[in-house]
Amino acid sequence: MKQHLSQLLSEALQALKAQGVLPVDTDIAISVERTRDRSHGDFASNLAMVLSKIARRKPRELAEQLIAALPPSGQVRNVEVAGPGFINFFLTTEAYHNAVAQALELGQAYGRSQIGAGQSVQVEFVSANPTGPLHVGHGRGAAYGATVADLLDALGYKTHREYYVNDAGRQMDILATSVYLRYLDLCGVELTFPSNGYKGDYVWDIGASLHRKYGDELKYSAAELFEGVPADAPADGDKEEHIDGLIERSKILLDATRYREVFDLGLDSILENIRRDLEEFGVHYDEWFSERSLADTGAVTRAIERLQQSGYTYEKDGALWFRSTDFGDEKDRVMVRDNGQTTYFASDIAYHMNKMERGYARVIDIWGADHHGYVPRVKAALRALGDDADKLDVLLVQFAVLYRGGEKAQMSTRSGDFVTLRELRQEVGNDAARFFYVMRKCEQHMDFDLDLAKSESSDNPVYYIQYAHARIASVFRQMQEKSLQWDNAAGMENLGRLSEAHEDALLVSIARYPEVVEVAALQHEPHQLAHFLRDLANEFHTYYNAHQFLVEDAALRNARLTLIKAAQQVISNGLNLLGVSAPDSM
RNA sequence: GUCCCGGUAGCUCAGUCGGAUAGAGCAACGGCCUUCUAAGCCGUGGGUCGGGGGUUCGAAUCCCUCCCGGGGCACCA
Repeated sequence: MKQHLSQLLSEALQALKAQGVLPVDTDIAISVERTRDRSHGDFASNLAMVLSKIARRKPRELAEQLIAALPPSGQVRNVEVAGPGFINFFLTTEAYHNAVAQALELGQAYGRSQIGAGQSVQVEFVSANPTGPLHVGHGRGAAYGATVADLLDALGYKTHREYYVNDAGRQMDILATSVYLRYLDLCGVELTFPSNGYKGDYVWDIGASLHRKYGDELKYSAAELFEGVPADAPADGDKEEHIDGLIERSKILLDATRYREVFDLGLDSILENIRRDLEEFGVHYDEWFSERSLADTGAVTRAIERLQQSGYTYEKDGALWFRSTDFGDEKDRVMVRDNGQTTYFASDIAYHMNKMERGYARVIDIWGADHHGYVPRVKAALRALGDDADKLDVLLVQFAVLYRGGEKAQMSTRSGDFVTLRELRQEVGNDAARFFYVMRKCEQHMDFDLDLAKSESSDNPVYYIQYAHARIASVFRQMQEKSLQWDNAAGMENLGRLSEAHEDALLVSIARYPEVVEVAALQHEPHQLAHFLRDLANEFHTYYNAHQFLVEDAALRNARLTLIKAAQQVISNGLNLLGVSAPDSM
């Protein structure tokens, strides 16, 4: 509709140019927006105000001329000038009835479109280190990323959902060593667990699996293990040096092959856990991309070489640096350390180079807000490689803080003291969790109120919306009990009978739904859809309380049932896009 | 110190990339259940849009500056 109206305005513009009212070279983007206030019509354009300076005419006068030049349209009932020079469009009732017909004919497809025209978009999200179960902070990235991908999918983009698995690096070595130490404990070896190790119960579980598989085969004494290892922090030592020492000793005692088996057991167990968790949360991936594979396939080396050829690198203090400051970064970054090991950043350059090579039209990275300092250097690397860094959108998700009874819940993977995503899902349910996570703009800090998410009352927006859907289903059940019929064709015929303000509001919302999906998708803002659904549910509940649907008058009854059926379809489709179920009864 | 994100009703948040009298939900107060689920609805009160400058027909929105909260500034991942 927006497009249709701006097309009309565009033709009017051409006409005024031909008349000499406007310079022929006038080039302007025509903006048509939904009005906030129904008394201002359905859509409004500020075109006349924007052009008034160029045309050297008063906005209202110019608006009159534009209106006079508008070609006729079957969708538009009236056009008027208002306020300082707005052009307000009033749509015909047929335009709205058409939306109802669309909702019912298209069903689940209503709101979907082909705006994306099959362009490929990669969405990478969550990508939490596989060093422990997902916690509630990851949950927000999961819900947000999945919804952004689903929204883009609804617009006809070809989406590729990806999880970057950090299966290399020091954190994973710490995990492997933590698992090994728990295993030794199960073998009866007495030892003090390092302060910097992973202490969660899941590490014991993996240690137990290891023990089941190998028995005492990997057993070494505490003396052998701690030989030459620097003291831990509580004993006046350094916890980092201590854990690094333990990693080294573990590698030596176990040898490369067996160490790798311990390492992989930890990795696979946790990854499997994460995978299942996300799957149950309705978050599906097309690909789990291994960081280790980048080194194995030589992609990291190739990325570094390409950067060296580009001339944006130099050596200093025995390390190889990337001159990211040439592209606006705060400081230059190391790619290869003085000990010869590549940095995480080097892997990330290779990973993004790989994404670009795969030829996506757009690449979206969804990161925790604590990684925002990382954006400039990744974009810098892409520019240095000669790639189009503007293809990459990095969306930053702020942390979610859980509240229970006003009390803040602490979380830290290392200490093992945290609320996992699974615990959250079990406590409040998938629906509430998915909805609450996307209720707020992603860059907004979020207070996640567990008590509210659990409450089965109108305070809880999820229940409120689902209840609207269930209530409509209930009306149709009642209809059958009363041996009444719903004739959709007759309903469509009689939509003209719907003259109540409540009905008008629902008609507008039904028609607006595809626009909401479009904006929410293109701006990566699922919260807009969440708010829309809340408003739509409110409009329905209000209507429900004010009027009977199952009335004697068959024509009116059919019209009302057709209307609420369309509303139900919209609620169902919207909830579905958010990963929330739409139950028929509650 | 510097950079990023926030600061809108008592609370939690919207505000459609400059538009028409700043909105919603909770909370508070007052009403509505022999009627399709009261898991609902109706009504009332509540605001210097953090402060101060500026840009223009017009600013919560853009620019400058200051204040407050959170985060980032590794040869960690």
